[in-house]
Amino acid sequence: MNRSPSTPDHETDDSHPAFRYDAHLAERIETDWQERWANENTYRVSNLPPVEEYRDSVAEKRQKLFVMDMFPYPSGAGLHVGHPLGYIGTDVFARYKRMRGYDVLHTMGYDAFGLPAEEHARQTGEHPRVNTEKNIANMQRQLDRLGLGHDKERSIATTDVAYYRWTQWIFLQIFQSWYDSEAGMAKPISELEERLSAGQLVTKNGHPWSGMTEVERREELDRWRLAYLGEAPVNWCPGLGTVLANEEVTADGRSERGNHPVFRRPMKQWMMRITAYADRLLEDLGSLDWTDSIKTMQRNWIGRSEGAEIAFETASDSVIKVFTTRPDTLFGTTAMVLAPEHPLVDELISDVWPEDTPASWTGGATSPREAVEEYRRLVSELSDLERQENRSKTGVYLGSHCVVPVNDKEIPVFIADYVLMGYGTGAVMSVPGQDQRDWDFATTFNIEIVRTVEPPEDFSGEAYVEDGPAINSDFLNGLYIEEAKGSMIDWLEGSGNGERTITYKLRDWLFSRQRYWGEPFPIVFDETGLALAVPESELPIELPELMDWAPRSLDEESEPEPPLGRAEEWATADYDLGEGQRSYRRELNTMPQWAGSCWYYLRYLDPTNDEQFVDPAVEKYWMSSPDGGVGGVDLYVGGVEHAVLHLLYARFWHKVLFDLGHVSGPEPFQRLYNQGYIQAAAYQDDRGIYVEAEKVVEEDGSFFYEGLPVSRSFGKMGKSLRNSVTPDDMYSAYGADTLRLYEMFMGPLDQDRPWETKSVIGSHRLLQRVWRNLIDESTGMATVVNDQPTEELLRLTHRTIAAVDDAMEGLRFNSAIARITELNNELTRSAAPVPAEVANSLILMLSPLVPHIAEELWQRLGNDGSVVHQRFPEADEALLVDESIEIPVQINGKVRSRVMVATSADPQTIEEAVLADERVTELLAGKAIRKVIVIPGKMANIVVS
RNA sequence: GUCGGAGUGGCGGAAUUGGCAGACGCGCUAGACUAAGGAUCUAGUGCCCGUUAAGGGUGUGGGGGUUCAAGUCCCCCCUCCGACACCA
Repeated sequence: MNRSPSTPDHETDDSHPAFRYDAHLAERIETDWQERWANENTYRVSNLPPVEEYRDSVAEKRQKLFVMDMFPYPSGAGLHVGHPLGYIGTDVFARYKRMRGYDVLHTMGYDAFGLPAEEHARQTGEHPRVNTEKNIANMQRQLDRLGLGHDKERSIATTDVAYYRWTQWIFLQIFQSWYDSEAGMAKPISELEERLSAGQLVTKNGHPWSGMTEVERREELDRWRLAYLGEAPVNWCPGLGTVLANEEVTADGRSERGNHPVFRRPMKQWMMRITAYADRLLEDLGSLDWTDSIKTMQRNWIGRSEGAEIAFETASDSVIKVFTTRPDTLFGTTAMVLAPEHPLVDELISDVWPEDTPASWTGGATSPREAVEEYRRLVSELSDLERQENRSKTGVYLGSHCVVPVNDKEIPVFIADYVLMGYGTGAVMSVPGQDQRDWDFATTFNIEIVRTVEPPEDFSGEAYVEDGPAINSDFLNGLYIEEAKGSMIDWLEGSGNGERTITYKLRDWLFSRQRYWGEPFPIVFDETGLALAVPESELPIELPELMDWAPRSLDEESEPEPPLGRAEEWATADYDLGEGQRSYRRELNTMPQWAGSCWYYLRYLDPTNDEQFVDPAVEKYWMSSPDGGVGGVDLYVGGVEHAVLHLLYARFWHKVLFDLGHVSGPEPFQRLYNQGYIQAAAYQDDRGIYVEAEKVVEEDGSFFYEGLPVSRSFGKMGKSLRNSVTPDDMYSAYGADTLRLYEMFMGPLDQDRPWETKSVIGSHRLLQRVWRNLIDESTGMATVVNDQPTEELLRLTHRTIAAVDDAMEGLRFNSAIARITELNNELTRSAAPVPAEVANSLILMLSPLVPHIAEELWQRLGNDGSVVHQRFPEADEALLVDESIEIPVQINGKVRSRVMVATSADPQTIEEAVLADERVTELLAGKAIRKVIVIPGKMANIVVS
């Protein structure tokens, strides 16, 4: 079916020409071309680029360009018009660049593992795979209708066995590696083993390698791995016999489904040692073309702070280690505050309250132990929200002291919930004079405050955190913060009381999920309970097909068990791991959804390779920067919500793969662009209930629904706000090209913008006018002529080309469309048949934005081939400058007149022309000219007194 | 609270490096075509003064500054959106 529509199938009459570009015609054009593109593989991109194929007669080196969207989760709810904004943007850009001669790779995939499909399965009994594939098909259909120029043969879903086989393979690479911090890179675990056995490295548990048993050696290696097992709490719900995600647990600690009690229980879970890469993740941000805001978010998330770790001696044998960024304030330390769950607390509790213990320190308890227990109970009952809202400081005294190393001062030890176990060492040296939180704590408990930095005289605040000379600090007195820190650290290191340290907020990545619908780990356990890698040759480990979704009740004492534990046959497996065929227990957790999205860009490059996750030569071609940059995807477009986790995890995996020699560069995404969101008006009646937005009418600035007033707000499109507009609505009202054009015209791609259905007509009108300017609406025949365009029209065309080219390059599609509209308005105004040269340029400029109508026009005008592979028109520099130009003449900065001057005129000539202007001389009468400023080609300004 | 981003007509938004503010579109007004118009076409449209006009004033969140010239640069403040949220 390569034929374009020749007879419209809807009713025709005199007032509605047969070939008017309306929704019906648009739909026919669009579906016909979509079919033709599919049949002709118009968007296929081959891996060894056929250099000659698209190359111009002009010898030009073709450059690769890898354009990518953050792939979606295939939800069952279907798309609304907000979803495809970024996809249209990348499509336009990719098409434009292809027409500029680039070898463009653009495709799309699905991030298809995840909770909703599993939940759906639980409710309906339908297997997650069935449901997922159905959703993918539906979403694909909706996206296809948009005419996106993806190479569909490269599409992947993370749930494809052929894909997750390699996700498992990458996991094994990480599992089989350790971070050599001296070399600053990951290395194979075999190398670690050699170095440990050669005594070149000290073991983590302190015992010599040579004296270790086989099991001890395995344990030692496990301590170094980049993927390792650690204990972390999970939400165990015995009533449902499963572990729940945080969002499945209600605020009062019960399961959302069934309202069963949920218990926080520790469980062995996989962790990824992303913290080893903290510094590289931080440093390499500098080489990326990302917005500052995203870089800042990543920096904050990594949260590197430099300072010192200081040891405080206690009454018991143990020392309390604290991390501080302000070692210079050590002389001002007047209390020690530990996190309630700090491991030393129990050891430091004294049996009775010391004499003269203030009542406010005891929490009203008769003994420190009782006080601690009561306080811990209180804290554990507080929800996160309450902790955030209630910022007043609480805590209790342990009844014991510790010693400030630098001045041997005895200070009381407290526990308080403002100290977090998860950061630093979970202990804080309280310096109220220089830290507001400590100040608040000190005033609550009446603890001594010693200032160690002199505040300015007019300082009226509480804690003083700015710079200033040290006071009350012995050998530091007079030094400003930076120097004081240095001196104190020198003293600490010299005296053995502490050392320079760097701490990060970033934690290791909890990589286990207690779900069914995720990638199984390629890991088994033997009788030692230690993990063993499944050999690469045994991959993939497929999910068991048969699943029992019915909840089964267990008692509170039972061990937490992920859903895969129910696949009893699957849970054990026979492998030959070097000791002959034996039976092993499988890892029952699955990987998080992030896993599949950590490397999908690499699989796009070589999606059917079953020998390797990606062919190195192919990877190098698409991922390395020809101009010596860090390389990676050339343009990655997606929402800010992935600013931290996805982008950090993907960078981490990429760096590991880079260290191990599997990819050619250190970073996955060279340029990141955050698209904005489409918002839509939502309306609430006087009860606060959302009403169907589509039925709301506006009158004199107020809004009414069925005659009753409603209030307007803006929010995300969706069912809950009852304000969704679907692409299908737009297809039937205007066609896909109009929708594409409107979405690109609404504003710059990176900005949030409100959807306005009533405005879509404007974009439709543009296409209609373009069509009418080139096609006879009653016959469907082209009306263009082979005449030479007038000088004026030719110049306008070339100015438009230059402007559109520039705007497209900068992703400013709204501006590009505005310029195209101006050109088309001129064609409309002149009402003369359009010269073919101008018509073709117009069509080619439009084609990235509205490919279907562009193809149709291209063909109707008698051109050969698809617009997809044409070259973008080039502006003739000579036609961009007019011979003469009208410049504004300002007097004291206000435009008072205009004069025509030659474009090439020098300032002197312009000044003369300006001063000779009739209106200027009139206005200057009786005034003294102080200065004349001439900006050639721009304007002139006469300064008078 | 800290960090990041943004405030331009009734609305969405233009305005490379300081150089004609409001391109382009929606809406609105008037008109044309029409049996009809929620289709299409033409013209106008920041606000104020000016009967039309000519012209003038004013105008990019507020205040100050630099400059011949500021939406754009600097300082202070206000508002909105987003992220983090007791990170020692």
